[in-house]
Amino acid sequence: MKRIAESSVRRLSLYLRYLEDFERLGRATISSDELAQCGGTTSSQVRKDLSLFGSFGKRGLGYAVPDLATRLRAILGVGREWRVIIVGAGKIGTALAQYQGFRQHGFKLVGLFDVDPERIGQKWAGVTVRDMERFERDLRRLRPHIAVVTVPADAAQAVIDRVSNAGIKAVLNFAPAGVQARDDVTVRNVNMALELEVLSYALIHGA
Amino acid sequence: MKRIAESSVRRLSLYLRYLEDFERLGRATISSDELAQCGGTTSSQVRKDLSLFGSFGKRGLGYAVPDLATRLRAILGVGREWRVIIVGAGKIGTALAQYQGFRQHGFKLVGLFDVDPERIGQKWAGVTVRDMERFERDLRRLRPHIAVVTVPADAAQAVIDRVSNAGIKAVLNFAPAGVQARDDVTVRNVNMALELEVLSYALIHGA
DNA sequence: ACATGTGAACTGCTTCACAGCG
DNA sequence: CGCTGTGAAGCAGTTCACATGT
Repeated sequence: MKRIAESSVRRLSLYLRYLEDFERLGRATISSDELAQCGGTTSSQVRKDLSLFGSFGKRGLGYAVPDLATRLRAILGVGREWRVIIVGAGKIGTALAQYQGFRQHGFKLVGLFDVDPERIGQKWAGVTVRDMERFERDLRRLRPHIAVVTVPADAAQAVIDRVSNAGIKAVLNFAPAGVQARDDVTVRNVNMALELEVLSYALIHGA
Repeated sequence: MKRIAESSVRRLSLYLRYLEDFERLGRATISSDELAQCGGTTSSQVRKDLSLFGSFGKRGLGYAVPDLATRLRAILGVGREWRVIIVGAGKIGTALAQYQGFRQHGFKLVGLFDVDPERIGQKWAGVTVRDMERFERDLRRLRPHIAVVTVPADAAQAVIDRVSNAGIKAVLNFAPAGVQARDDVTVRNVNMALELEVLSYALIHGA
């Protein structure tokens, strides 16, 4: 399959969120124009994004809501059960562990790790914090697909290395550090400080 | 000044992070090539990004580390004291309130708001949770520059509206909902569920 | 000799416009 | 007629290559 732009994938994910709202409301069809307005884009963009994966609509009518939702779920892999571990049981790690939207979208927390003896043994969202000492061994049993990294910046690279070496192919990194990883590992960075600086820039230089 | 791409601003923010590391180590100069390797980009890209704002380097030598850091801080507005409020004192809101990197980069938490009587009056990072009833009134005194929104998805749009009407021009939205705002208000969305779906897509379709 | 700064070429995402089909 | 699907055009961001300055 041809390479898809990340921006398209992000939009597909957004479309799906809206489709699920419409699905709940029992709406039968939706036009590219309506989807565009929800997602803050254009109808051309919506049609282009969808056409990358096939022809899902009916000309003159629009898209069947439940059908399109099903197809998007298949494309994005939503609904499969992905096993997720969180490394770093501090403020953010434990907040994420308890985040509801997590499980709702098919992401199942199967492990929580930390190095701090105070934190090891604590339970969050039904999962016990394990010692990083036993990381590799525990991972062989947990077989996670995704690692969420919420450790301090200076520990992030080492954790990403251990995670990659353990065979995990997808990482969501919350540590405010630019990390390197083998290119068979997809790393996404969420960086509060960086987002705030973009806002700071916007405030100074005008929206 | 000419319009700058958001991707450039994000990279500038990253460069600054690395420069501050080098500054701490007492390093005098750095080349575009070294900065590029830190940030996972190319030396051309680094030079282009910096040249958007002026000529900061010396040919044959590179960039003076403290000087470049100072200039980037000025460009990004880092070091100014930005007053920040957090709306929504749930798990994520309170975790963010206690996040250290926050204040370290010149972002000062001046208010915390919620609707839940259980949460109102609690103190986090030295700031008391206030009632949303008194939101507009309190804001006139707090005069925040930035609002961080950590409320449930279904409350997000209403909060963004109140925030915008109160004259705040920058919003960091953690609610998993595509929100609309007047175009004099900069909104940045941080969406866990969306990031996980991008990872899910990558896992299925290959890095 | 070395590394910046920048016009020019290139790549790729977005928008346009319309043919095609229900 | 309405709305999709898509090639073509337009535009923005990235990379290239080299003249320029130290």
